[in-house]
Amino acid sequence: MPHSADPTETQPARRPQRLSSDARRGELIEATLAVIAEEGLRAATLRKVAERAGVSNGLIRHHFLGKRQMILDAYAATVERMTAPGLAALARTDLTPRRRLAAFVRASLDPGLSEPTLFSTWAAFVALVHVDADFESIHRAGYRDYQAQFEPLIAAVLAEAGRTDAARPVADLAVQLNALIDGLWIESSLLARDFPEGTLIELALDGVARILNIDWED
Amino acid sequence: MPHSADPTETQPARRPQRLSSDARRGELIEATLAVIAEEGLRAATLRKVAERAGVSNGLIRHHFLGKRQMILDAYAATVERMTAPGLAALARTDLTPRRRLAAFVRASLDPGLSEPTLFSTWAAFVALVHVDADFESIHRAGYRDYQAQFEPLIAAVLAEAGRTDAARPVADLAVQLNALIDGLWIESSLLARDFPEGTLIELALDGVARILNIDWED
DNA sequence: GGCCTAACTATGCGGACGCATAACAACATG
DNA sequence: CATGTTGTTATGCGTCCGCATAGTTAGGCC
Repeated sequence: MPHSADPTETQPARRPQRLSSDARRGELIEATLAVIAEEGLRAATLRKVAERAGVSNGLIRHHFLGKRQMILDAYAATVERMTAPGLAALARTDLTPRRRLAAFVRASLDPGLSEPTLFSTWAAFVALVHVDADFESIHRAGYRDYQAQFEPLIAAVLAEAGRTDAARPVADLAVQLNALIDGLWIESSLLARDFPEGTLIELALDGVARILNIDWED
Repeated sequence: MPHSADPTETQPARRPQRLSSDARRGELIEATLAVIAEEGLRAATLRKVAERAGVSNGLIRHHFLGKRQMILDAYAATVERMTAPGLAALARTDLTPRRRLAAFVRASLDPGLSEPTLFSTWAAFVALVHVDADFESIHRAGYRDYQAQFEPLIAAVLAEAGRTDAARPVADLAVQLNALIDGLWIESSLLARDFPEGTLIELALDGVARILNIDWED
């Protein structure tokens, strides 16, 4: 491409774009997650994240206490991103318990949550849960209300089905169901098996029904 | 403690201990995994791993091509450590298929595999599976034969139970069972729920039986 | 419209990193 | 007992890291 001397092309965005602190923090967290997903947590340096976000590296210290705090915020954002769909389904009191459970399963295995990038960042973070107390508290906080809302739903589903047999505590059933759903999420994200669209959710719904000994149909 | 001028105490192991290359490599890999579990993959530097192993930092380059190769070897060792018990159970052709499956479940959730340190290292490594091609090939190689031996076992279990109904492909059942087992492993390792001894395996055996619609008893 | 707050750039410093290299020491071999 | 091989230590070099700091510019407010 000869003589493309257009200064607006060779030097785009000459002037720094001013954003609100919240907006800039969001963009920096997004850049952080992108770098971690593509090159690993090790590569998420201030310089690289700043370059990815299109800003100077010094700006990070202006919006965060430091690199560590930015990483922690990125982890919190990841937890929120992963749990929000499930929690939204659990909160849908307009549905019968059984339909709410099905909605929860579908939301938890939504294709949007099966992106390999999300898995990579998740794995990098949870590797530090037993290493760093701050990561642990973010982890615990993220899954605490999750379980608090999930177990009552299971109890409601069993009650709806007239299954009052307490052969197994509801807590145990919740553990099994969570394990199945989480395990399927990992298999689809990590092993990258070529599951046809919807197959993953089908397997989850089927497994949940078998463990609870219920039917999805009326 | 006054005047403890014993030179053998203040300067223990003055002389370097010579080991075979294999033995030294093993100790270095062990030190690498320990550092990763305690302080994260980021902290696994040549100097720190060497100090942990009680050797000089330069020795690592003598036994490995470099730090990267040592980390890769440590990952391979982790995969082997995680899959060996399950593979051993799968190979026990002296048992009936059903008992072999039960042995596989028990081996996969053995308390020795539920140590938090093992989970931390696993998570740190798999975070790089989608980032680094070498990590990916170790991952794929580790789980390839795993699945190749698992699916036939499921088919044999169904045949043994006289269940010839092919409502679901064996491959799908294998995915569900693997997801349940892996998910339970993660719940026990990550959430650190206080599962009483044996409870985890009970939940797994129960879930597997429900998904396959079989009984463990005769 | 002057001004002050805050978003932003630019640069340098001390430290830790991976790696190369040179010297040393133990062991096997003849 | 000389000698080559190799496990091992010690040290320095160049690079990149997080962070501090000084300087610059945009925008809200009375």
